[in-house]
Amino acid sequence: MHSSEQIPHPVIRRLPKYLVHVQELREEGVEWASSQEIADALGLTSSTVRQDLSHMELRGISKKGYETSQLEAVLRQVLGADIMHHVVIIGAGHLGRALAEHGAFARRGFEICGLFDRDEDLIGKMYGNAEVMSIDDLATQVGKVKIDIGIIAVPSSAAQQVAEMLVDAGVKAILNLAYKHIQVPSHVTVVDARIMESLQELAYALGKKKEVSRG
Amino acid sequence: MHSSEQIPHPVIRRLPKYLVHVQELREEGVEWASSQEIADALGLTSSTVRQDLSHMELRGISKKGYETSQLEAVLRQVLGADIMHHVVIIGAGHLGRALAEHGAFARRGFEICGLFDRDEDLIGKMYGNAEVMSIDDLATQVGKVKIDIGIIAVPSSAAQQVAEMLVDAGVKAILNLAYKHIQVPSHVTVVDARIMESLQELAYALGKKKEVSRG
DNA sequence: ATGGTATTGATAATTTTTTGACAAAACCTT
DNA sequence: AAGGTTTTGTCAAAAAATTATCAATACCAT
Repeated sequence: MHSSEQIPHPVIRRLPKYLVHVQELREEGVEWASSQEIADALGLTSSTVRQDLSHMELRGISKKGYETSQLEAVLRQVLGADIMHHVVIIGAGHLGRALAEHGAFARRGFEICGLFDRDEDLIGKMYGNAEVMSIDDLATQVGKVKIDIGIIAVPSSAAQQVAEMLVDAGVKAILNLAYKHIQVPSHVTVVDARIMESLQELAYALGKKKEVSRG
Repeated sequence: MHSSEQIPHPVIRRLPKYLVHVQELREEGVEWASSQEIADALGLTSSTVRQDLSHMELRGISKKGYETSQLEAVLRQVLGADIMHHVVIIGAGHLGRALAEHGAFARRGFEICGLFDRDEDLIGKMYGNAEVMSIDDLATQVGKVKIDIGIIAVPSSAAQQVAEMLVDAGVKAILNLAYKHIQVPSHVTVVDARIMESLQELAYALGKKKEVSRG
């Protein structure tokens, strides 16, 4: 049941939420957290929480729950939050710049190793600790340092092309912020994080609310 | 089966993806799209696509598929992409500013009506079409224009407090970008869009890949 | 020490989501 | 105009995810 078993995708998406909450509890000096406490805090059921945590290398204790420091450590380990990941950002527009300047990544194990753009006027400018480089130099830069993750922060019309450049450069994990689905070989993992889609989901919910209140 | 029926959540999350793709096809002059074509483009099965589209007010035609212009119109209507939504952004840090300056929102039906921050030094500055206002003025500003959506772009430590301010101001839909779960009354819809969580998901995938390649 | 009790871990049941299968529809070619 | 063929819409099956249940555990108060 433990370790090299395949953890279901919905569980993996919840693990970061557990980590944030447990970390907070631990920092507040809380030593134990029950599945019920965690469930209430995150809007889940205690059953789901126990089910999820059963995939981890960890035992809870009856009447007390899970030890926060241990749970945090296990979650960090499973999520690879203890090792530093090397990240490049493609696209030095508003969003790419905001990410480069956002300090929280380094603290959580993601080091921005490069910021690339096509626009000659941007090349050489500094954002955060990153200097904008030409997209043409992507391959050589990626060759210098082993890059784990590429973030696509370009307009949707260029997303597929950038994805292919990243794949060609050997990047195995891509975070796609562009409002477009990208096609990659099966050995590359893509996670989408699109603010526009989330807004559209909210817009749908708003429409439904109106419908219900009318009907 | 149609109209006021409840559309499953996984379907709703896919609708924006359909919309982007179909819009692109239509702009390219493609008049018909089969479920198989759409599935291939988005990494789904044709069965899923047909099942999903069966929730819409639309019929495909045997041997041709779905008419792109009609499909686009129906998706836009369901997602409320045709009506303008009023949005406020709380937090004028890197991310909040990037969103305010990002031109694509207005084009897709989301008008940024306010950008708020606690920092006195930022108040009065312009980003995009939005002037930074004091968070203390949120309630009065929201009173002037009906605000549909609030975007939380503050540090996680302030997220819950901001969520409550938005709820008190009468906002019914919240996009939470902070790396923290927020608690709101049940009549308020929250959608999370956290880049950090997506990165952690990728980090997990990278770890798994290493394990497999070793084992 | 002992008993009552809260909480886990595991299993089972339920619900939800995805996929498969195929008759019906309607297009296109001849 | 007729037949072959592709693709839909629907229903059924399978797979996946969530929730409920409960015996076992071990804490804590007396």
